[in-house]
Amino acid sequence: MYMKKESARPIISRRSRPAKTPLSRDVIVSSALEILDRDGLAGLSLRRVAAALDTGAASLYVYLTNLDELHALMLDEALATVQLPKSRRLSWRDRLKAFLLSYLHVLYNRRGLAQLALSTISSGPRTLLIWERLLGLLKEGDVEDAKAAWGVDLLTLYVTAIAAEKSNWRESGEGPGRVKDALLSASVEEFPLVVAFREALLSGDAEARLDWALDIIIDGIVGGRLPAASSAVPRPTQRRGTRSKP
Amino acid sequence: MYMKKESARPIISRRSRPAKTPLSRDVIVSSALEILDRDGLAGLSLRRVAAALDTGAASLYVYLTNLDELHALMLDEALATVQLPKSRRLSWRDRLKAFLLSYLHVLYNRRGLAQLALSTISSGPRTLLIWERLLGLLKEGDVEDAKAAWGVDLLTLYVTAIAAEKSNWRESGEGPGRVKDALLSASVEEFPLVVAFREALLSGDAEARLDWALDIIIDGIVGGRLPAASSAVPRPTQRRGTRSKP
DNA sequence: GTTCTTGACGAACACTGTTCGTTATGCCGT
DNA sequence: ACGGCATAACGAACAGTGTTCGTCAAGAAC
Repeated sequence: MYMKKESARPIISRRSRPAKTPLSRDVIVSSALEILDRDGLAGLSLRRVAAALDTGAASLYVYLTNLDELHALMLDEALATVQLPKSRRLSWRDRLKAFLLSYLHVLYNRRGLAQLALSTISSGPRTLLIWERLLGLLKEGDVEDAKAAWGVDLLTLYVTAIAAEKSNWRESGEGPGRVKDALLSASVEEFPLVVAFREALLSGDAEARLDWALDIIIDGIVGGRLPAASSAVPRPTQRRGTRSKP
Repeated sequence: MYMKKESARPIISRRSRPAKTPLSRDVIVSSALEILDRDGLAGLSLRRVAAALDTGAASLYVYLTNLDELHALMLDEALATVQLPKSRRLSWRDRLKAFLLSYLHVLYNRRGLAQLALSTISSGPRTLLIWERLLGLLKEGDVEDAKAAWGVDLLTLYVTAIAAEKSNWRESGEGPGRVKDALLSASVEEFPLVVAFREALLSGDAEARLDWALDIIIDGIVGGRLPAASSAVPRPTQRRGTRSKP
């Protein structure tokens, strides 16, 4: 039995009797993820989730505060399927990369989940478990605590972003066509380096790029400097803190 | 005079006479950016842009294919204000970091632009100019071509993602409160490392984290391995290519 | 049996992107 | 100068959205 935030009293569905599926947060989230898989983020709406559960959109508000909360619950639920390889024969680093690859697969393979992840603040138990595992792997690699903490932030943000980017290409139906066109038609007078680097810019598949980038980042986390408590770089006016921030 | 894609014939506004501002892509994009600044991405719509220009939403379709195209034009236009420090007294690396910081400021300081950037495929002239400048800086640092090319992808993706993340916190009105709450209430039985790393996970402001992460990534680009043309890591089923992919 | 609480959900509100069809304006040819 | 044509402008329509309001009915408590 789940309790909606700031509601001290448990919610009991009046559908405990047969015929209609009893409503609950779990049922709503599961149904929403099914719709996401089928129709992508553009096809996900409270009305469609309600219709799938044979109810009205307003009924969902008994269990959810709003659409943002549904998104957060969906993301956390989906992260349950991220897999950590169990084999101890792999190095900590290879297991870390495999874990991050699994994380990317979960985000990428469910239509729209990666985009949802980039606009959703998730802090549920499965998200915490992702952080726990990442910290464990970095600890196993003898990474200093401060670097591990900020490294987790960097790694998860990067993997989420690249999953979303790839998803955007897929959803657009033209892959990198538009960028390719821009590069191929770029003026050598205006963009000499872009034209000179054209082949390199277009080379490699997404997997190769990810693998390389993760090596770059992990190497940096392992061998780079410790985070400073503060920095002298000029800063924009905003609050501290970032999403998925462990 | 701008020509809409696949339209060989120039569009001439019937508003060339006084009283109403003549419509054009540039005018539409400028107006849209003003609305974005004021109301954020949730407050941006074709109807509101049309209303600001004293016309109907349907009129905009003479100049734009759809909302996605408006987003792409807005992003490209906004990138015009990204600044490269001119001083040659700074090292290539410091100028690179300052340039990336300017890029982040542009995305972060306009409400919703960072989120828009993450869901928009931009390949306009100003985007190409960003790539040109980044490649120039990396070349000045004697970074091999292949690493420079893929490094530009990594750097722009990461900076866009962190700008969006910070924007999400700002728009939510509670900053990292939700993540903080999750960390502070995490069970030590379930998440021993998360609890142990709690202080490190919450430490540092956004600027310090960005500065550290950029050092990690730039160090990696400079000293890391060359990209491989292909990789043995298991790959998900998707096309090659990523957004903002030079 | 009556009263009270509250889950369920339709209606309403205010909005969205996009297409269709019509009108009026400006350009071009005669 | 006039008529014809192309098309910019834009309202109407369509199909949809998130969220709140108000009502009803079922179940619990007394």
